Amino acid sequence: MIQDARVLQDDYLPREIVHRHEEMSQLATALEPVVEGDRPQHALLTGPSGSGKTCIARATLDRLQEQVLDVHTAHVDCWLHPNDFRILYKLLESLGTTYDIHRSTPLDELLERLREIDKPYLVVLDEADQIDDPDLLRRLYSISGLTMILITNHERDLFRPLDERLQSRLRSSDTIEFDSYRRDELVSILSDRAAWGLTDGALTTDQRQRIAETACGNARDAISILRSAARHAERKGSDRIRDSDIETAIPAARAELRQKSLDRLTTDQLAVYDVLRECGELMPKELLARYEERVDDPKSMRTVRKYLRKLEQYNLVESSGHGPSRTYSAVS
DNA sequence: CATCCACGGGAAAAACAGGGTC
DNA sequence: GACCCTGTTTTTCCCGTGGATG
Repeated sequence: MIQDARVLQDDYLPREIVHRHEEMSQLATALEPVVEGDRPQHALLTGPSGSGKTCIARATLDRLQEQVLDVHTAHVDCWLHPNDFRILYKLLESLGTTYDIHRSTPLDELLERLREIDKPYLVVLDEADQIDDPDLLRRLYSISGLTMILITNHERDLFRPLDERLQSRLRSSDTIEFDSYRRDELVSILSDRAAWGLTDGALTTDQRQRIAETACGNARDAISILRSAARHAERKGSDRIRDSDIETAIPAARAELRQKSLDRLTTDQLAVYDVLRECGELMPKELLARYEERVDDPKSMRTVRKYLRKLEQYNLVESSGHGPSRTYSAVS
């Protein structure tokens, strides 16, 4: 039933981008000067997750590279590589100049090497608000051949840690705002993927509607649900997706997402999360006490607070209230 | 208004990683 | 392989801020 599994993957980039022509041409215009060999404006892409930011950035750079030979591009997911070294390493890696770089190479040298490149360099920093050290943005900003395309869910998360000067400079870059996909847009995206990747008639119109409705405007979620349902149906040897496959896929897709976050936690962080999962809502003091009896060599309160902040970012834990009446609970 | 907590920034210390050397 | 060296990452400690509560 699955004819081409690639089109159901997260990172699949369709040849033809639908529903985001406006945003794509805005970005293309912002980057246009590179065709003439000039330095383009930096760009800022904001909007909720699954609204097509990453997709548009990648597609635009692909097009540009077809037109212009003398340009380097790179795409770094700052969620996966949050620290300076890894980001810079990734950038140099896509230039193919990492041959003699090791962990003890000073950051300044990495930056220096970026400065030396002769062609324009277009850099997509995906999930840019996840970058640990905001100073990195300032340093990248100061490299004249380098143009940043910053992607973030919320502009304020990105700007909050930056100093005034850099904030105002970045605000002057081209900002492109993305909205969540509308229901009918998601339906048409799902239809395309089904047409490319599945046999005819494997996914009914009602099923498309159902997935689109559940995904709440998030294309990534919609495609994960489709992927999971298709796999499920195929495992059973069915020649089309049944409604029950979709109902199974909806929680499965969420679980998959959560598992990805969970895999990246340390044992102590996981212990904190487990305590909250088992005990439900807890006050900080109580949470700490239970965590401490759970592990052999507990970390300090301050460290646990850092963990909690991280868990909140991963959307595994949520908190409510302020001051003494604060409570934490695991996201169901 | 005083007090109690919790929060989170920053600095310093400790643990860690990975290359180079013998 | 044992060891040092360097820079990174994690953890801890200290402390000011500020909301909630009596």
